[in-house]
Amino acid sequence: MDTIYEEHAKVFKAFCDEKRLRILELLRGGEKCACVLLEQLDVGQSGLSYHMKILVESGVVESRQEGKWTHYKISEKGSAYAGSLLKELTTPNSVIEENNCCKR
Amino acid sequence: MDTIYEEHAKVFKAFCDEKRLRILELLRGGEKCACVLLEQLDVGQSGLSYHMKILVESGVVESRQEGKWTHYKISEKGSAYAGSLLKELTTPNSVIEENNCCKR
DNA sequence: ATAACATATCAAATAATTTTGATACGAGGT
DNA sequence: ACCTCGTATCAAAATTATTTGATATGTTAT
Repeated sequence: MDTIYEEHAKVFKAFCDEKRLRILELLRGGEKCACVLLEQLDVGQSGLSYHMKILVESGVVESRQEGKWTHYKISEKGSAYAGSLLKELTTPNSVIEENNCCKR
Repeated sequence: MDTIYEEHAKVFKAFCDEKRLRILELLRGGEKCACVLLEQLDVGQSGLSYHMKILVESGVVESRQEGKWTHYKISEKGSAYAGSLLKELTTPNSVIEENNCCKR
């Protein structure tokens, strides 16, 4: 389908997977580096990297490089955007349409 | 993994798929019956049914039977729940944890 | 009761996502 | 420069989600 839907879907991919929800839960406790996440979760190193990429691409998580370590934290801005997008996607349009169907 | 994560993931599945985002967009214009959705979307009848089930199970959409027709609309309550859940999942915990890692 | 219709469910095929292991890349230390 | 360590990327395998077509279920009309 079209590209705006893909863009929007990408944001919510962050919340669609159990592993990623678990990661977000850990990040709610503050910034963490990958090695810490790795030891708390039941994932391999490349698996973690895969999920972190999806989280960062959703905008909900941001990463920071420090030497050889990568630190991750929840992005306030990204989360706020996800929240407002969700609201937008579920709020009625101003236009009142006629449901011209299913006359019995 | 555990079951609370599954529950939460299920809510956001509604927003993770392009077709479902398209359906939600149509529903923003007001309640629609399946036949109307069917003619506006590029999906088969069983495909629509599949997506509607996921939407209803997420709580974001509610359905109403009227004779042989099924009508769908965005659930205010379900949407509000999704919104508050999103906020919860991205809000820092009260506990300030020590990031005891990566000392150089 | 039978027929026509709207939607749901099922099973199989297809496509997308996730996991896994191997390898590559970049940073720091020696 | 070389080695080690942390993370990213790749490709293949495994798993899960989606699509498709056939059939089932329930409702209304005849």
